[in-house]
Amino acid sequence: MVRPGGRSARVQAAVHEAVRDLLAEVDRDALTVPLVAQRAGVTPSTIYRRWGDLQELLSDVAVERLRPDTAPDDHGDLRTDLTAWAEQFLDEMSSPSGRAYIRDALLGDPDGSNAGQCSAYAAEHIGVVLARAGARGEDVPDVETAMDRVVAPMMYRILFRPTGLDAAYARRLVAELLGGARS
Amino acid sequence: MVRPGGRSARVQAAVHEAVRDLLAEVDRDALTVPLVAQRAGVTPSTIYRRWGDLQELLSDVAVERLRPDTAPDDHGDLRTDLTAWAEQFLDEMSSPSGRAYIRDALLGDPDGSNAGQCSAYAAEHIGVVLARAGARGEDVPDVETAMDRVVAPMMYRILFRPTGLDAAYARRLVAELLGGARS
DNA sequence: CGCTAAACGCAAGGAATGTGCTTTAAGCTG
DNA sequence: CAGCTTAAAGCACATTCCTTGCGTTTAGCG
Repeated sequence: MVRPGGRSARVQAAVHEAVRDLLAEVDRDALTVPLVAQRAGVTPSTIYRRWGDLQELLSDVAVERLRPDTAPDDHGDLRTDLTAWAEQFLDEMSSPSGRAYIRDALLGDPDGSNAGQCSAYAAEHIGVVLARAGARGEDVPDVETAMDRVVAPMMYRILFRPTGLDAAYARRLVAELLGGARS
Repeated sequence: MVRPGGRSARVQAAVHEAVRDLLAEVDRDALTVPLVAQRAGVTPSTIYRRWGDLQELLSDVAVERLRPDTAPDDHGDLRTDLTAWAEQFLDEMSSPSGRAYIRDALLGDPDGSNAGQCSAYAAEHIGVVLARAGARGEDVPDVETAMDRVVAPMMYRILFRPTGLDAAYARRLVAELLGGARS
């Protein structure tokens, strides 16, 4: 049985907060389960039982951290909306902490559900932007194409070639998507 | 000073071989440094000193494993060459062991050099294919575009959405690149 | 209000990690 | 080819972490 409230919830919140705090304070490989447990006021065995592993815990925290909190801005037209979103996305994700969170999310993720969640966040935002544009009568590509042409290249470079990434690259990807696809 | 030969080289080879063998035999999280050391006939401290970490060792082995051993086949025209390469790439990388190696390569890689090496392998192969096509007089896109349009989407889906990947997807990406870019 | 079982705390055993010190041998020099 | 220098491996030990069994707390429910 899952227990979503009460002590279990308090423990989960305390542990997540401890991880977030410690990630900002100590070095990455200095982060250990006992350290997190002490900060959270919890026994190490509790963390091992609930998460099984430091990597799975980090993956859990990372996904929560990567969840977007606000809907993408509405600037009135698709190109501007998508460009702004892509620039912000690249900026956040290519930062050192962003890259660390992405790696954590990918890492302790045996079945790939956490990574899939990250992708779903991006797809959701893009879906909102495209739907708004469609409602305005604009000619829009589908979400899958946008993921392949904009999100995937940015993410690939963040992970595999983390140099020379800037807002201009994001703008170019959006321009190639919108220019080449339809309009 | 680096010592490329002699005992150091033997130890490195033995350790790499031990890792490869054990990855095929035991469960992933059952793989420990002492286990590798015993199989390789080496002291655990040697591994800790040389690699520092099990993840860095795995990353090291993974990059070596992901290095392509043969040049891409020459079928006589760009579309066929690139399609064949993409199909093979996706097939290898999306397999469970391929995904595991990719994750290992990304994992124990503080400065991103190992991940960059993996990307360089793909870029090199694509470069060869494109150069051959160019020498034949075909109209070819540049390597960066091919990476963005073909490699990045495949890799993104392998990592973040590992379902429903097949050769048809690889063919479609190549077709969209060649159809949309020039001819 | 009492029951049940999931989740946490505690403690101990075993395994892994990391480090000084010694020993081996690779590569250079005369 | 002999001797020297020093990087790298072996060894032993201390520390820390991981794991599990058992008792206790408490969330969720009748």
